[in-house]
Amino acid sequence: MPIYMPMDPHYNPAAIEAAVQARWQRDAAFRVTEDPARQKFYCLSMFPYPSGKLHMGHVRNYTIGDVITRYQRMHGRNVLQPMGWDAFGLPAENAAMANAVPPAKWTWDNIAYMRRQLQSLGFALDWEREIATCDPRYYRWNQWLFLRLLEGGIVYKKTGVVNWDPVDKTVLANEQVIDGRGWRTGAVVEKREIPMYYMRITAYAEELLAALDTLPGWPERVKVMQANWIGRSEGVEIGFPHAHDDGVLKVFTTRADTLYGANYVAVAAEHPLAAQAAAANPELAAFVERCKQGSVMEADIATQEKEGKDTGLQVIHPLTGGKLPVWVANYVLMGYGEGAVMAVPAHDERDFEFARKYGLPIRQVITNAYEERRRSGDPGFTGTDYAMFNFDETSWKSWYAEKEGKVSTFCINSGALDGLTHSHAVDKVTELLEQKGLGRKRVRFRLRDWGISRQRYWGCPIPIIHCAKCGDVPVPDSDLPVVLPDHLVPDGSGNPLARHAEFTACKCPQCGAPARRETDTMDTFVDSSWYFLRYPCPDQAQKMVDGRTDYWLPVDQYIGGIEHAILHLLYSRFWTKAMRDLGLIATTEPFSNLLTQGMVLNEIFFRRGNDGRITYFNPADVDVETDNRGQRTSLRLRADGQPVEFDGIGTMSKSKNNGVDPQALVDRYGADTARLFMMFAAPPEQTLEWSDAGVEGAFRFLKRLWKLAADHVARGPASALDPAALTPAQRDLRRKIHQTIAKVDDDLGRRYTFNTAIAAVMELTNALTRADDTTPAGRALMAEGLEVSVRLLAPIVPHITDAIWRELGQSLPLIDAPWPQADAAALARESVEVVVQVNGKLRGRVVVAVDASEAEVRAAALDHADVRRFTDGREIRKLVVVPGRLINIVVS
RNA sequence: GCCGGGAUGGCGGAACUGGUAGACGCGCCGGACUCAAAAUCCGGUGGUGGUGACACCGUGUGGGUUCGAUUCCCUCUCCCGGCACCA
Repeated sequence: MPIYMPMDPHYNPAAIEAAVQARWQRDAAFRVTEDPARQKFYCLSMFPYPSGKLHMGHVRNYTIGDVITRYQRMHGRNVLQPMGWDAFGLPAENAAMANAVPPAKWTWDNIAYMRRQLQSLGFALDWEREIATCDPRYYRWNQWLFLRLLEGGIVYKKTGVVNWDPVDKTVLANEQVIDGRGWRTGAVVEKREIPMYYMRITAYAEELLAALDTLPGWPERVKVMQANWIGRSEGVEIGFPHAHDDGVLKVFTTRADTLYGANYVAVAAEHPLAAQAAAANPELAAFVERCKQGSVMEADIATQEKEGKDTGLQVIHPLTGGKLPVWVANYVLMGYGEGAVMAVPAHDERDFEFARKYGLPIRQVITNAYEERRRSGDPGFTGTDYAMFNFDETSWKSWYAEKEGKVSTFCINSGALDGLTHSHAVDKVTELLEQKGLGRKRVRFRLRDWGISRQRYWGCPIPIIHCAKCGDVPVPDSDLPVVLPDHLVPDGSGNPLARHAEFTACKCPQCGAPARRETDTMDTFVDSSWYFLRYPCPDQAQKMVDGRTDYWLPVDQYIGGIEHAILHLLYSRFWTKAMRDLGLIATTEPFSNLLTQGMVLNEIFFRRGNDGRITYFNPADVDVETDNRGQRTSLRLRADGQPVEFDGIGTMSKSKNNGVDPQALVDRYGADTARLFMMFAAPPEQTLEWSDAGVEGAFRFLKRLWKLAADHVARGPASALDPAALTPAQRDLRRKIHQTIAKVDDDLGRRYTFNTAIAAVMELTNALTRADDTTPAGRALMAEGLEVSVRLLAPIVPHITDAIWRELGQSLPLIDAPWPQADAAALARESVEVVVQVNGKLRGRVVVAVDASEAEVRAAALDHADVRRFTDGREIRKLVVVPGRLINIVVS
């Protein structure tokens, strides 16, 4: 039965959306169960952090997922689309400090609000599978798996470097370090080493890299980023014996062929040799201390001025026997490799810069054919070659670091290596080193093990008990979960858990003596590394996962922001493989197809307070004045009229306070307009600068669609369509209908270009409106056109299309209506337009029969009056014919 | 700094495999309806020149390949994402 009777001529989104959503609710339309008889489709969007309100990035992400979900469902698949909450994390602690509210209450309140927002947008989510990572029923399995991985040696303990705020005496996240200082105290941050738990992701490095080739459904750019991140490199580990004792300094290099050019070695400030030398050298000790200041972020370290200091210690070159100085350098990282590098200034750009700065010798050991020809006085040598390929100690040229690329390079000044090219020289030098026991080939990865300990309250407790006698003792499975007390309020000075005796006080599970519970919690990436395995079985109280996980996995389509291209996706792939190796799941790669959504950006405004602290203001609260040339003249906060500063544009986020709440849009125009506008604005993978210009246009289109349907319905039922009895104009219109089906099916199902799908349906409805044909055949065409348009748009704007669908007299719910099929007969055409170019410039068009011969098409093109103006009197040198599309006449 | 991506009218974007640059929409201009406004409908809209037919120019910069380049190659500029404790 229609909801509205008769059909209201005015589009009323509030009433339509409420009614349609109520019916979905009543029918439990989004509930899914395992059904071996149908093809399953697991459509997953990355779950949100419950920051308070949805922002436009969420609307974009979840609309994309919902469009794909509904499209697949209309194609007959059994589709699972779940939702949950990435509910642990730093913002809850910040909010707690600001408002004196426990993170738990803040988080659960946010979840309740955002759940309502998601429901109001009409997403086809199975809410019975909702999970929140801060729920002990979820995170107990983090703890359980942590213990299994600990048993298997995948989890282990070692020290790691963190940002330390010496005033608040607390560990800071990278985000909380601004220009090397603590965000709250302004104190210069120090690096500090503390014990932490690590996951041995490097044990899976080879597989994580190789398996990228098994993922054709992933964007190339993501696979390239992951491959570079894992960073497999084949090289040689070389030992440099200490000159002062019988120790050996190990370095790893991919350029062992340049070993004869090594004239110093550089070690990290944290390296034992640095500490040893600093003990007797106060100046060096001061430098080492200075290196330990500042943040641990790679971007900071990589951009800082390269500095170093001679330790006075020396090592012995393994082949020449010469002595090389040992320097401490701030660009060498202790956490990477051995914390030491051999420096070859002539053939490494960073070493070159360092050597120039400190006056260290630069010894060329690689040359190329051009340079050698010059040296040998070859008369064929030219000045240009000289300029490009002559080695010059005063400035860097890219060929110095060439291996086997554009310029053919080989060794010189290198004893037995002379004349050898890169790979041969590496083989030879390895052989020589092996004879002395000072070298061997090794494969090394840039990827580092995953430190999961966080000195924070609002996270999943690490299930370990520290006993004075027994050491670090795992919490027995029977005592899981270790429940996080949910009433504490952090104050910025360390982890409140550590001061909460009720939590820390416990008995050693092994000896029963009083012991202390571990107070570090897990990295929130742990929570998000397996949530997609839990949606299939959220109610499973006995096990982490069950057979339902194997039914639904792998995820057929995963959708999320490009900012997760590396970390989250790599950790999830690792976690999946670790669970596979424990026999818990059958899946080896969790996500078959990946759609990386472009970020939704907005302007960022801030003010720096007297204490140096930065406050961000929402763009909606900032008044912008511009002059008549569009240049900005003033930026002021509306609340106090005082100026604010502009910090560029960036991702909508809680921390930058530049999110746009979709609620105003939904309240004013309805969910369908919000969804349509978001999908129409740009293709999903593209970055999108926020602007609401165009919302009105999306709303107008829905109003026109509604009116088109209402006018049609008001005229009563249309008669059946007889395709054989159509006029040429009606045949053209019918072709347009079926072309649109083919186009939209491709755009929604293969290309994921929702903007062009919408444009195609707009073109169709424009054509239907313009036809204005109330003959019986015309009305039958209108009926077909409307039924097609409504089904093609159903995944994008599910409410209005559902309502129109019913008004058109359909009884099967639109959500389960079959997707329309393009009729080949309707697509057939008799003539085709061919473009005629002269010398590549468009000069005319000719219409020819579809089956016209090439000779006929040529003749028509050459005879075209506008074409002849450019060809008459000239010699036709070439004729390029692209059948059915174009002819290019090349004249002299 | 390193890795990945992007740049097309006043604006968002289209052109899918090298073949009609600017689909669709916004905005703007003109018109209809109206006492008026809103809403709606119709027409126009890359730039320059021309009454016009039309011509020339035009896809961030500079070069290259090609009958033909937004698309492929090289160079540079700017912007965005990531860089291991924001998520």
